[in-house]
Amino acid sequence: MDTVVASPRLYSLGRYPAWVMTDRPLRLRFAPSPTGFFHVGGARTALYNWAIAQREGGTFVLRIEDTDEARNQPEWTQGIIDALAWIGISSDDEHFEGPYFQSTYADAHIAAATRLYEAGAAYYCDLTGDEVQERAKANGKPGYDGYSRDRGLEAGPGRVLRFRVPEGTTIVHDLVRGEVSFDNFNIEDFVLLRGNGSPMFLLANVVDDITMRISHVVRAEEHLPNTPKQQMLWNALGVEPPVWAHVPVLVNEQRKKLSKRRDKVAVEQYRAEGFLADGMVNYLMTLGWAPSGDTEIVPWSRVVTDFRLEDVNHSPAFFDLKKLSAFNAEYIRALSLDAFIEACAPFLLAPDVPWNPEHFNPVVFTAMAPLAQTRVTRLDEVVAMVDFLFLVEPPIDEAAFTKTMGGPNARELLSEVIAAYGTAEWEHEALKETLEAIGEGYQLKLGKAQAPIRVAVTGRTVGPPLFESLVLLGRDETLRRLQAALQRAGATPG
RNA sequence: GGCCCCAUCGUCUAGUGGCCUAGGACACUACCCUCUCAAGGUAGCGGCACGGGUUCGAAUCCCGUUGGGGCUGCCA
Repeated sequence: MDTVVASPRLYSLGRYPAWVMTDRPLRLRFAPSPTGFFHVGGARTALYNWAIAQREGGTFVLRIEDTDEARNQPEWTQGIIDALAWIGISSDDEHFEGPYFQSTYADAHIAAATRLYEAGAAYYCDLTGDEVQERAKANGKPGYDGYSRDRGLEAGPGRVLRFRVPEGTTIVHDLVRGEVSFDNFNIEDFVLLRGNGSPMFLLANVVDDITMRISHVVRAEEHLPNTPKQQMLWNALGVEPPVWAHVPVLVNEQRKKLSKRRDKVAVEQYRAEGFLADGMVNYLMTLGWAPSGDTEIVPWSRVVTDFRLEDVNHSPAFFDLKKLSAFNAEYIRALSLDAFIEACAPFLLAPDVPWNPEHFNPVVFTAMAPLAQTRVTRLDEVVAMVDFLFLVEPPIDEAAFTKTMGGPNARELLSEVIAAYGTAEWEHEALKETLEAIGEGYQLKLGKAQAPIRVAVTGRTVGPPLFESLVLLGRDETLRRLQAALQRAGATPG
């Protein structure tokens, strides 16, 4: 049995009203439904819960809310677990508990509903959805009008069980928003059990939270309107409600809530594109919150010590891919060379790589790695950065070729370089000085002179430093590509 | 429509009545460095939505306006 008491440090700043105090063991939960890829918004909520659980010695409960038969797929459940582990929320950690599956608690949900019915806190209603709407229309007030409140209906096929919302006001105590007050007059008698007897989200969610002894419900703001209903349920079930905390939603450029349909929200996808978990975690934490001090790039250990729900911002936060990328690039650069090389491996050895896998040379890549590390924002970019080293015929960018080879002296310069590189010491300083000298003969600075060589060898105008690249490519291959480019230039009129 | 939430540079934020001439980060611009591109360095651009109060003093407190968002299912 868990006997740990929520650390007073959670409320240590001394400016909190009595209602945030609870002497229940600190137990938080993250309760996603497995209806698709793992959402970045969900990841942030999970991280907020996780940070608190770790600092306060509390428990993070993972509960999979798999009660929507139509939309649930088992593979999404594993996806959630894997994605959580990727961002550091791992079942190996002592603060982690679960996963539990909501579908296995249906009996408890129904039992709770029955208790509510027997206590008179809920009643059955035989109106169909359409009928409810018709009445609402006739009443001029949206929602269910309490038609069956006093009809004394028994349970029966097609009859839903509705909660009898009491008169009065429901005040929700929220750690990020303070007191939020709802007039019960505006809350309809909501459905607990469907016509087929299955429990609804509101009920299942509350019953599970009670069963799992959840002390703090930290979730996205979109649930705030549900909260008075759930709080009434806690009370009706005879349990003191938890401490609530509703964190702002994540929005897109149009300032709409991030949606699976419109926006790129899958954590798995970011991972596949070469975003680092640490960078992702760090960025996600700064959406609605900032660590103290004047840098936002902080290790998770700092997040754990600094993060406070009470400091979370109240307004929606824009999920900015540019800033995420900047964080990611910074985290990539902070990697040790070995770690960087290791992190690149999955991308270099992927099946969709443009070169023949047999031509990939890890030694060559290792030599190129430090030059690539400061030049990529995501790990998957490394492929295009080094492809010319492993491709037999790197594709030539047409525009780049005409631009750099079109100059009056390009072909002459190229042949001179070919001649000189045939005998030059194959070392980057020597290669550089050789080209520099040849360029001078044409009044070209190195910056200009290197362009046609680069395009001839790599197919592009931009890329890693040229002479190091040539060294790695080798004399023979370099010469071969320079020759090919010369021929190609000769074949082009002008 | 109703209920609820929110409002500091373009964006994420610091700020909890005097340390604010409002700080940092991303983005953007310029310059330096430089074999391209990056990285790095320096500088710059840019904000308290508006209107009323309260106060000696307000980005910070109150009210209103405007603007945004969330919810409004026998989905979760």
